[in-house]
Amino acid sequence: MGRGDGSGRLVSAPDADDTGTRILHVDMDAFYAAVAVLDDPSLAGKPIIVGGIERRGVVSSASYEARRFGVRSAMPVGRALQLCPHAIVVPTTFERYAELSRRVMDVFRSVTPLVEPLSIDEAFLDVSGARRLWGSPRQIAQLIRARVFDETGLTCSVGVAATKHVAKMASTISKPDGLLVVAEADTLRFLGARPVGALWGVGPKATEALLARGIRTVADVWDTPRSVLERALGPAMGERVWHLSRGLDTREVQTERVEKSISHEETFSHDVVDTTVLRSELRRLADRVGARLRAGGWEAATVSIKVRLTDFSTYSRSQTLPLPTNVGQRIGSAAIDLLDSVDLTQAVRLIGVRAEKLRPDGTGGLTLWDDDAEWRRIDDALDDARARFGRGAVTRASVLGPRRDVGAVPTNPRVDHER
DNA sequence: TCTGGGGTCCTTGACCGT
DNA sequence: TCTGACGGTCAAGGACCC
Repeated sequence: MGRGDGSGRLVSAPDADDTGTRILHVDMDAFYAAVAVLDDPSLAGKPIIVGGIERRGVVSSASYEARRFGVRSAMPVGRALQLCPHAIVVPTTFERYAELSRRVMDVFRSVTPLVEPLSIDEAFLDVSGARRLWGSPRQIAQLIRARVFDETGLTCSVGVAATKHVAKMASTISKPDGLLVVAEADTLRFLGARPVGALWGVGPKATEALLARGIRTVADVWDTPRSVLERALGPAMGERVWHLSRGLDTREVQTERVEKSISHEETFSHDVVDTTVLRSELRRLADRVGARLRAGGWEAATVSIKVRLTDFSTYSRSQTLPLPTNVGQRIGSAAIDLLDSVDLTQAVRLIGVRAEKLRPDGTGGLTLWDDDAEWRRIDDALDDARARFGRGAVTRASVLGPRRDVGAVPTNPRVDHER
């Protein structure tokens, strides 16, 4: 979802040169807020904040009228209402967003099969194979904008460029309801004038590190040795920024994306001290994670928890399971084990459960696969070690080691005493 | 002002086997 | 047999994105 307020908007002429382009980035304009207006036209032209109306709610999306007052997503709703007191706050309606998202993605796929959804409201399209049927990339972008509006009543912005990165930057700058074409030959001129923070992956911290070295614009990056970028941002990020600043981006549009983790987390309306409540919440979240794993036909090899305390300090703990599972109870037990290793001297503000390193469960998700006998042996070994050394001294991982083949549960478990 | 939820990727350090 | 180098994996935390 675009973050800008529409100021500094840049759009192309209807006959702009699109030589050398083939990638489109399509981004719906203030999607959630636009859906609210679609469903209640009396909201049109008014400052709208979509977000949690409960205590600790934040802004998920805001109309451009609200953005002009400084309202941004992820901002606490209370703060947003201070900036824009006459804004109308509406709750999120995810099913409605999903329905409209499906219709928008269908429009994209009616033009090219090479569609890579990035989130609920944006996607990359490779239109290199669609020219004969629909025209040049610029013409295809115009067609898509018209079709999306006809089909849903919503506006979108489109960036057209030779690479994904430049197309995405172009759509952001063209918002709202715009189209910006960057011909391949104009790529460097387009990039050079942009602030470094406009580069993908350069957030507030990286921007600060670059500004401290006098690097303000993308053109400044060109004059900076790669070694300096790598020292400032780390090797991987430094190399990426060096490439992206020069328009070098070989990533293709990927139609298949496989999730690597599934998580659920919840911020309590009031901070929680009672560990019984925390354990019960972990079990509930683990059940939801397990249900999603089973629905997708996946198993998780690693379980992680996230704990955020009153002062916003955040801790994570994880363990690789002795056997992959998609059973909520297993995930919950592992999560509760992990909670024991967190120093809960403060109350807990947020708690979460994540399942990682997913793999197919071999059943197509139709039946539950879980080796009960093997898990019973593991649990027995764990109970035995805890009886001997105490609950706090023993975790599942310390008994079994980080990885263990099926059937290799030790008769004399190794025990690592917790820090 | 007081900071959601669901993700990905990267860095760093510890540990382990070769 | 001992030791160090090295690579792979795991765990924790941080940054970033939508």
